[in-house]
Amino acid sequence: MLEINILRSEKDRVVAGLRKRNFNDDDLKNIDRILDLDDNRKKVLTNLEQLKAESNQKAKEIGALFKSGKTEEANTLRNLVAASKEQIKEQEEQVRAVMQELDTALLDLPNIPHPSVVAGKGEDDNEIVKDWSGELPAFEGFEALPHWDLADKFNLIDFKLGVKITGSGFPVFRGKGAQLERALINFFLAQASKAGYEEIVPPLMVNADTARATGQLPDKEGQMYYVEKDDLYLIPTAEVPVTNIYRDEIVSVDKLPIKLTGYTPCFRREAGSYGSDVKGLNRVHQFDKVEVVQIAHPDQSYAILDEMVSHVEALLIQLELPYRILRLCGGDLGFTSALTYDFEVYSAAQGKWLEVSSVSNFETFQSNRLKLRYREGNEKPQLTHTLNGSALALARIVAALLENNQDENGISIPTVLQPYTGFSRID
RNA sequence: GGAGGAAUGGCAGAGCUGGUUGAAUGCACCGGUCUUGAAAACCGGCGUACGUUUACGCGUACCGGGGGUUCGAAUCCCUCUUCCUCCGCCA
Repeated sequence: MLEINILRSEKDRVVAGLRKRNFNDDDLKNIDRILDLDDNRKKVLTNLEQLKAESNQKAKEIGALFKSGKTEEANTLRNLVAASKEQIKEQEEQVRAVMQELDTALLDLPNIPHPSVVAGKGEDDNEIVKDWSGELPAFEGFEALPHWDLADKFNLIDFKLGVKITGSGFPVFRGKGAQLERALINFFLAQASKAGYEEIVPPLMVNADTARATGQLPDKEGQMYYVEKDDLYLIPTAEVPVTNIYRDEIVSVDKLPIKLTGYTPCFRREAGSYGSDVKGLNRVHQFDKVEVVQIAHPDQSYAILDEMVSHVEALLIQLELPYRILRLCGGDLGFTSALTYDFEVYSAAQGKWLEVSSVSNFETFQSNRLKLRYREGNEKPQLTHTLNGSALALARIVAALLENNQDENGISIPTVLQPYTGFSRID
């Protein structure tokens, strides 16, 4: 959620930013509407508070009169004050209405893109900031199989079984497939720990307050699985519960940056997506992911973003996967993000680049909702910046590993993973 | 799932027969005096948000969340949540 004072004091920047997100003139009117609502809020609030102040004052007088035994006078005054109650109630209702309208409008406004973000319609306009300069895997003398065929051939992943147990998009990993999955999780967590992140095992279900604070509600409501009976949401990413650890907290500035990591399964309804890119592991409803989260001082957050990008890059290098790094354009940038780098990995048999990581700086957008602040000395608390990134998302990494490392008779495991898998080859 | 008890500031812990209580006291924390330095002792400070003000300040709200009674509520009532104890069930 954007801070109103930014809307007010840096309106030009806000407008320019939202234009990158393809806001048209009509959409932009919302900004003026919000400012008007805020003006109105102040007006009615001042009014109400004045009424309350008067009423409080009188109440004190009545108390004093009763105490000194002047019952007659007290009762007279009491009747007088009772009359103003109606007025206060009316004003309160007005304030409530304005605040709610303001809140709703503010909740619908996405984050302002960083200056480096270019305008653009969608994913085709994303900038490749680092392309793959090496060779892409090539296969000679045999026909390379896509990962769903490899999974079948070597009994690693059973998609049909998942359909039977749950539905489409819930793959069953088994045997060496399951072990590879677990090995990757352990490898990623070990790397994150080595980089100084504290490991968290969070709840996989969250309440609405939590989902709202990181921005999934109301924006992504339809994309989350919702358990109505208990009013809980299945997490779409560990970002949600992990970042919310610090909701409503004021941390001392010397605690920053706070670095957290967590492995969780992620649940996504993926409503409305279909077509060839949902085949196999490319797009599933449940997948494993190791997430890294940082809570940072505003002055440091962009340096930290770079650090997180390097961390993810190092993982891909160690896994020997061809990758490229994209800076998302305004049209593809997530609702809550100011700047996002996406990592894509080449999955050779499909001949496709698959998104495996998204690393973002949210600046104060989340912390404003989280009420997550830091304090420097005796200064007034300030909003922190929050960042997170996938390090990494498993399903598509598995797809690429299987496809890229296949030969005629089997699949070899990258050296760095072998201590985690306990085997060097699938055949 | 049933019965009972509880939820107060960073922590501990009063208040809970309604009236200068944003809230005693202790600890923690910050500043000062003392000391060669430190500790101890002593003195002072020490919540957040919003509104208002050039500023000092002033006002409003907040004692788990929401609602109600009242001129006035941390204190009374309703409701929800969470925790503790006992019973039941259970990996």
